[in-house]
Amino acid sequence: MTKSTETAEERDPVVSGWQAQKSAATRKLIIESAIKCFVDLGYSNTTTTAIAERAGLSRGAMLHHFPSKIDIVKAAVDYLHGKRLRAVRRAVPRAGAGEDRVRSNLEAYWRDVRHPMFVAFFELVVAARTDRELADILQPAQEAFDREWHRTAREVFTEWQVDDATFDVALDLSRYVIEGMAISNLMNRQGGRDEKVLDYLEDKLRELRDSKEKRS
Amino acid sequence: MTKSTETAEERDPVVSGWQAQKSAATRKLIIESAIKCFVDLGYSNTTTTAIAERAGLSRGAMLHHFPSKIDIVKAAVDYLHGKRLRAVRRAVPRAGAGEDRVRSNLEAYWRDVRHPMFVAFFELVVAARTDRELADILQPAQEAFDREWHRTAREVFTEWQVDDATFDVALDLSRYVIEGMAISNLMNRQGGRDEKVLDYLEDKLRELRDSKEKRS
DNA sequence: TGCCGGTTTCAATCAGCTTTGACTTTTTCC
DNA sequence: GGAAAAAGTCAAAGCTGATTGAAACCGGCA
Repeated sequence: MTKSTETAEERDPVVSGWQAQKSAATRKLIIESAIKCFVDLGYSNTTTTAIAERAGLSRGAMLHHFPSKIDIVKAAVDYLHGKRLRAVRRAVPRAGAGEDRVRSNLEAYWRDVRHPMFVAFFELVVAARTDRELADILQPAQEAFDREWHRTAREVFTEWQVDDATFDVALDLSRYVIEGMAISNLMNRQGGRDEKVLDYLEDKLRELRDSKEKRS
Repeated sequence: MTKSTETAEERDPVVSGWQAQKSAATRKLIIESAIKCFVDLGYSNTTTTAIAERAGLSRGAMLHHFPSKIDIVKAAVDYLHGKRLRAVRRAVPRAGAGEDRVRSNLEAYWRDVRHPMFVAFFELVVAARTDRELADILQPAQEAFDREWHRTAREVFTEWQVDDATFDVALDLSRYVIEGMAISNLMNRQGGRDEKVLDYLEDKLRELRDSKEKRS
């Protein structure tokens, strides 16, 4: 446990310390407990005591790994960010080149945003609006994710021979619809109708892909 | 100040007490201060002290009008709910029957969701996810609003001679896109591209309106 | 194999701070 | 003159993080 936890934490960072391995496991346990707390209690109701309880650790034990609450939050943001990035990189190119890449990617993102991880992330984003310290932590991760998402999409959907503006509209539209839907569903259950909206969106995305003239 | 503040508060409830008028004004001031706090500090960081400060009142003075914090929250929810309902009733039918009702209503809702009022409401909704007491207060208002929104839309857009499912898709889609966009913009500034998405949405709504066969 | 010094991990307690809402006093208005 | 409104005070409760002390684990050595 030097100070190696600042930005790394990609995957499981292969600790070679034959005893620091347990330390890494404990850190991961704490981070995941914190995320559970964000989901169950909300960000601002998350206390260090609650995190420790969920991790099955004592408060002091936890504070040994993370000297203060903000350190846990930092680590959790890194952790979530890494997970989201990996999810995108994994999901987007998965489906082979074919008619159904639109559908499968739509469904992949729709699955992602209903995962508890998204709830936790959302809690962080909302809290960051009025918490500068959290915002400073979240912003870089957020921007990196947005860039990567956009870049990956552009790289992968090579069959979209449309101009940049059209492609951006397709991306933005998809994201707004799906995230708007996810957020709506976080609160009021109102199932059923969402499928119809997804189907419609899929249809319109195909239309966008095929309609315009080639670019570049 | 009987117990007249439970569900009423529609418009300014014409208090006839020749002195209780100031009391009503103070109540409104407190409620609006609370809403400002939700916007500026977030729901969970809103303390009775902060509300009192913003209202230019002392804590004790405020607690005279609202015995406890939850009472202020209740009143604020009623207040916001009333405002949103009135905004819908006012905006939707405003534009005369014509080609541009789609556009004007889209813009009206787009304006609404960027109003601080929406931010406050959003803070409440998010907090309610992990706060049963708040959820119990918010849920009835939320449901009433959804019903009214849907009902009003159906009543007003009589030129939409499409089947119910198509109409619902149009409504849901509009709402998801606009709210998703609003929420995105609450956090990361990324102006510019949104106009394109709105234009596209408008186009597709017109298409929906005109494409399908008549109903009933 | 079994023991030992030192380091890492865990547990418990405690003081400081903030928020809440009850209580008391002062001011304002009819 | 008297009641309502506003202001000030304060104890109780909860949260945070620092400190102190105990336990487990590592490597080395007889």
